[in-house]
Amino acid sequence: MALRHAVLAALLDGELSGYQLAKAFDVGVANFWYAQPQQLYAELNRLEQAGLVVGREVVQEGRPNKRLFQVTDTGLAELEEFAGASDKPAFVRDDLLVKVQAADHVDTTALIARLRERATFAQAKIDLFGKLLRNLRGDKSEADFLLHGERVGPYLTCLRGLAFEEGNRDWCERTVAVLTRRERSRR
Amino acid sequence: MALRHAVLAALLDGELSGYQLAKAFDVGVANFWYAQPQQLYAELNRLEQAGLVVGREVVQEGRPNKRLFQVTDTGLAELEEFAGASDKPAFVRDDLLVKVQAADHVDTTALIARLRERATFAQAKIDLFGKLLRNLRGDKSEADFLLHGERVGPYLTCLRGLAFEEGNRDWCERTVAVLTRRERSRR
DNA sequence: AGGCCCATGTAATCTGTTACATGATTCC
DNA sequence: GGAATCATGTAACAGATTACATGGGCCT
Repeated sequence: MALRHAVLAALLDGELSGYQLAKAFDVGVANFWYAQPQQLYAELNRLEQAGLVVGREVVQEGRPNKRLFQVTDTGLAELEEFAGASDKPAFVRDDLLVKVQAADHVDTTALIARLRERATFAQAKIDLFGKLLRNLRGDKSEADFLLHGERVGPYLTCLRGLAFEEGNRDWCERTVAVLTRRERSRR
Repeated sequence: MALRHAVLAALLDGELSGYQLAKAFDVGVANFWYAQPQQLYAELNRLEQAGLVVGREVVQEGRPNKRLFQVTDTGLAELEEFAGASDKPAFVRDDLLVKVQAADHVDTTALIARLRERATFAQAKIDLFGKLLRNLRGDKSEADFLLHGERVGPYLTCLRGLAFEEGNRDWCERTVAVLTRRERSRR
């Protein structure tokens, strides 16, 4: 039941449609949670039935109608309670790490290619997060924004996302370096 | 079907029982994957039926018998194929990030407590990973081990785990600092 | 006496993924 | 003419979590 709260948290910034939410959760910018469109449409309906969000239909011309959702007071209370509850630590589940774990028993050329791909992907996310952060803080300096900005939650999660992807990139590059050097010295 | 490969990768270091595997996957040291005991027992049976591992019963006195599992050649081939396949990037799903995302709309004292807990937990893992790395490299220096050690896979994944937890700790501490400073300036 | 460690599971449920469905509009 | 964007879902399946079950040995 954590997607529930992720959706509520995402809707705090203003009304969003399922489609808009899906973009935020899916395409790269999932800086605090990841979910697929289908999950979100389903979850939004469940949330509405539970009275934690309200949706209003917006009739459009030239494109399908949409429903914009907003968090209710009940929804906010739910989030409040959630924030106080203790959380189980988030565990790692990453294909690439499994592959590296097996690196000594497996052909490394393909693995190195995967690591390079991941490093590139991580760099793309780093760039994206950088832009996002600049947008969020506007003309303020980071220190100033963190003290006086009116909405720092998304900024802070974005900072974590940035550091995470920097960690990924650096580790991938280092791992590639280690594996190639070993390849060379084995011949 | 990725747990399958995680189990195979974990068994590369030698025969393990379901129970031992479960400890490795569960208690903190899951440096490349996380899974619960029940999943592992089920997966081991599936792997055995598929011929990717073989189990042998070890009769014990004074405690229940156990079954030790080993990767077969077929299992190794499966891992080889897996290593070459492209992987979807691992996405973030973390309760704590959701809570921080909502930080501006929620009571922060409870949230700060959660962040402190997480920082402590991360530090414990950092210490653990540090010890693990020292054990793995023995008397060699890190650079030397990475070039000439005979099994670097687990070392490399452990390095990622270490960096990840350092990132967690630092971010938690910084976030606590930001939120407390804001609390103070609001009064 | 109570609780933890060893050791392995079953069953019910919840969550997440994959495949499929629809249909107009705008961009290349 | 074909692809991408907007917009919302259903259905089947795979994967993960939670609760429950068993039972002797060992430590305090």
